[in-house]
Amino acid sequence: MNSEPGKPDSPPAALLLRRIAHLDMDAFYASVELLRYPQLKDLPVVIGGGRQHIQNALAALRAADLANADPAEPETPWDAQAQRAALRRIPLEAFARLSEYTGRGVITTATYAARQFGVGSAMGLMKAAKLCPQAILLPVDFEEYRRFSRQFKAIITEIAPLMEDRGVDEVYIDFTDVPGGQREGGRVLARLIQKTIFEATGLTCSVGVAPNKLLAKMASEFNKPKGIAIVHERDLETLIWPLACRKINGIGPKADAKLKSFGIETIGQLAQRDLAWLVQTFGNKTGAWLHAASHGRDERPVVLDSEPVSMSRETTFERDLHAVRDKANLSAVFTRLCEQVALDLQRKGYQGKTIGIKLRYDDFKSVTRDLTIDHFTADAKTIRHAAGQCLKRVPLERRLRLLGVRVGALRKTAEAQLLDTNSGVAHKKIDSSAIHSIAFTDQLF
DNA sequence: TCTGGGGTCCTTTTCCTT
DNA sequence: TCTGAAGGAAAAGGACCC
Repeated sequence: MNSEPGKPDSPPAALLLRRIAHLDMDAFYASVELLRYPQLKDLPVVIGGGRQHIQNALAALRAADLANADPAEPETPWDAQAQRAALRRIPLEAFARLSEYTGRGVITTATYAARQFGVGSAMGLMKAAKLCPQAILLPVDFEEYRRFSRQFKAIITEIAPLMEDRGVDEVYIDFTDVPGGQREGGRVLARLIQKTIFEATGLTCSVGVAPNKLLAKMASEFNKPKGIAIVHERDLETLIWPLACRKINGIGPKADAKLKSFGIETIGQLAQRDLAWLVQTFGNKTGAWLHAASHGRDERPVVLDSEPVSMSRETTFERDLHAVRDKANLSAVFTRLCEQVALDLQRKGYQGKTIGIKLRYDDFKSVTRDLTIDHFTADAKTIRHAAGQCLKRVPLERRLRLLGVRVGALRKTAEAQLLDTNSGVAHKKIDSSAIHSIAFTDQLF
């Protein structure tokens, strides 16, 4: 954490302020799609829907004979790999207007033009179709988003190596010891990162820099898109306290409703409550956390690499299935989910010993069951057997809309550990040439 | 009315052992 | 064998996030 004593260009440790950045890509999925289909700019576009949508598009394509020589084999069950390859060849015109779409699904994201009609993330596609029937519906292409994700993260670690991965479109970065990371409170380094990412990918992002992750996360939202916001401890009362409690990462709809029931709407109002009352009302852990968060305190470190705790696969059916009447169908899906989880584990070099299932009924209520077996496994048959045991402990009168399989209590396989020790350290080394370029970045923007 | 998929973390409940 | 307390692990549920 502290700068090395012998280094000539590091200021004395006492002068270094903790500077944590939160970087958030602007409208990530939609921006990636617009790179692929620039003609969609300014049109209402909705991204969402799943396999049904791609299958519809492929069917339409075949019907119109627009497909290339080797259309995806229509008879195979859903094969994500093949379908995605086919997806690349689908001309835009083949994708349905939202109004033509039939099937389940939610909107993952929508372009600004579509949002003007009132559609937005997490809305059901059927409802969105009523609000904006002319919107173009693109299927989600996670493979492609992950490709861009890897690219922009590689750029960041070249410049500032202490990066915490927080999912496909955001990261935390520790600026504290990066040369230049203290200049203008972090603004200079943030600008360099924004510029480098834009030049390499064509994508824009927003950055917040603050003394800790909690405040940095809030700051990155201040000037979206393409924004930079710098927050210091002294800004707490003016910049943070007027915000709604919901802006704190970790306060969701439930906690917010409970706070509101006590008349607490803003972070400032939350900060007025004393610790004892919060602990008594929200419990030990949550109470203490709420108190600290409202005062802008957060000591969590930037975590460079973390081990997964569980891996799972789940699927929502096209229509609700009945345990008895659709037994064959359900059983096939169940087995496939187990095989997929097993493959995921094997591919990533993990084994687990807690195997669980998740069911969602037609009334949207969910139940889970799990079972810890006496050895670690990544074997599909073993997982299927244990998951089958779990299934016996669950009521099956109602129709099911979702089925999932999860493996937890993970550990790395011996082979994967070996690979780690042989190749792990190199990528974390600081590339000093990249860092020294920071000295010349003042006039970049 | 409709509500995906893949995760993490926390709390409460249940079960087992001493 | 029962009864009760206590503690820990496993199981279940739920909130939250991207």
